[in-house]
Amino acid sequence: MKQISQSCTFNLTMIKILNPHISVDSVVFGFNDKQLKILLIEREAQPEGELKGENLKLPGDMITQTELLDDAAYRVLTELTGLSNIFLKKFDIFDALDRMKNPVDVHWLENTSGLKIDRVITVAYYALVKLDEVNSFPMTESHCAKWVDVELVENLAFDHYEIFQKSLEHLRSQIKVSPIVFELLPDKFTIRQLQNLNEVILGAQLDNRNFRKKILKQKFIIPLDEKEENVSHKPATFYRFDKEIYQSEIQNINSFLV
Amino acid sequence: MKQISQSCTFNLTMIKILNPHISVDSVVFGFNDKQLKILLIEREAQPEGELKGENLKLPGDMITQTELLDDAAYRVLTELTGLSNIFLKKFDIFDALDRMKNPVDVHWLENTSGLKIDRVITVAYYALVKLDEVNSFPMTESHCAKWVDVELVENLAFDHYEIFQKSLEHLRSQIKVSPIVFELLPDKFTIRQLQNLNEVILGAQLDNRNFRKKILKQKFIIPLDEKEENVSHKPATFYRFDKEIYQSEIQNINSFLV
DNA sequence: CAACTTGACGTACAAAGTACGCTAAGTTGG
DNA sequence: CCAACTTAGCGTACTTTGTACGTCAAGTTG
Repeated sequence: MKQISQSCTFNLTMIKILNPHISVDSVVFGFNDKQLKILLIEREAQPEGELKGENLKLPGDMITQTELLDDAAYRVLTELTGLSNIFLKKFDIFDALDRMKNPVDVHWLENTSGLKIDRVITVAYYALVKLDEVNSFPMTESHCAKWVDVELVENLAFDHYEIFQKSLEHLRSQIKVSPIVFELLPDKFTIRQLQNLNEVILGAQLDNRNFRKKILKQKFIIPLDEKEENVSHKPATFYRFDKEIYQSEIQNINSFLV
Repeated sequence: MKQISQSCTFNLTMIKILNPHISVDSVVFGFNDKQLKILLIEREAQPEGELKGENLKLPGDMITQTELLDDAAYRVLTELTGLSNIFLKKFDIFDALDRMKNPVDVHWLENTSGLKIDRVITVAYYALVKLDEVNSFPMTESHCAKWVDVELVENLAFDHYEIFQKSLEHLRSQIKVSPIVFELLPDKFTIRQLQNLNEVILGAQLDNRNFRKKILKQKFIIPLDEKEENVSHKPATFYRFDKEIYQSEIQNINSFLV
């Protein structure tokens, strides 16, 4: 009995101890019919005239001693967006010795964490969220979070701009082999939306007629009995993505879409 | 002056301090005309009758406080094989809380490192080496290293079997999009060798006549004026892989070979 | 020298990708 | 109410790529 309650107390204490050597940072992508955006945190307690980019950072945190990396990244995002079931995947590690060379960054981090910061290695994640599910994220504003068009992102805090660029590269290569684009679209979407999303991720134009053909021959993209309304052109049919059918069709597929 | 020498001393001391929270482990692949093999370390100071697999581990080490992950992985491999210019790439991180649950493993690690081991997160690398360049690795034997056919690997120390399996999956998906197979072949190779290598990595048979066609239309695979000798069949032409031509042809390529 | 093995080339057909024309169905502005 | 405009949606013709498989060539081995 005594032993059990001791180890229990021990664990409860451990849970709150931060591991000051390892952090997680996430690039959260969202898509809005036309633009691809990422979620950035505006640091508080900064002098006014500061460069805008350097005052923005990716959402992230230190992990605790008994926490899995995936869980830590998930925890940060849930706090921030109120969402569960987020698509979230690690894609790289950033360990440069000078990744915290900016004294402003180090000072900010020591203040918010209450720890003496030495070297921190960060595990980078990318997340994909459906913007329509979260018209206004409940917690987002109290965390000073903003959605920023990827075209306009520049010069973030720490090495976060480099992490962002790598995440975009990763996203670009992943959409060719995996159906992750559907994580960014509403459950009901039109082929035009799917095309716009592919175009904005790849930074290239696609022929609508051939794209359409490519999409419609996939059995896992299923037409619904519903059409657009109040659009100033011929209304498009809505489709949905069927994960199960995709899984069973997957064997023969080498490269996915585009 | 005084300041400079102080910080210098400080740095020199730092260089040798291990970071006991982060390690690197590498799955080193080699290819031998027929078999795909990996390099495993046989732990010493183990009782005789121990299960064979549990006495084998991947080459790896803790990183030091001022060392990059890539450099640490490279250091381990250079010590072990005497090679420089090794193809080496991180592919995943392993952070399970119980990845060192086996008391034998923890005890061995504490003995060899001289540190009290708590939680260690490991960054996993895969390396590709040309076996012909290293007929006998100078240092290999003193480190108790062995080449083991991937078909025969089972049940390694720590979570190394899981790391090995993940590395194989990763290798399988990478050969479809990147020309890394040539890192495993001698500089001069035959089409049959290239086919055998693809077959053993993918675990599938390929039609030699169609494979040949696919290969020969790639401009970056260049025939040499040299043929096999002393083989008991029609001697095959040697080819080489031209990295520069590959780089310039790459734009149009979506999926690579097979 | 016949049997065997692998290299090397070729052919015929199927499947997938690409360029582009055309009609359909809605809105908007005069 | 109609012409202009926009995007949806279907089709056609041609090119490229993939797949299955036949056949001869050039060596070694018994």
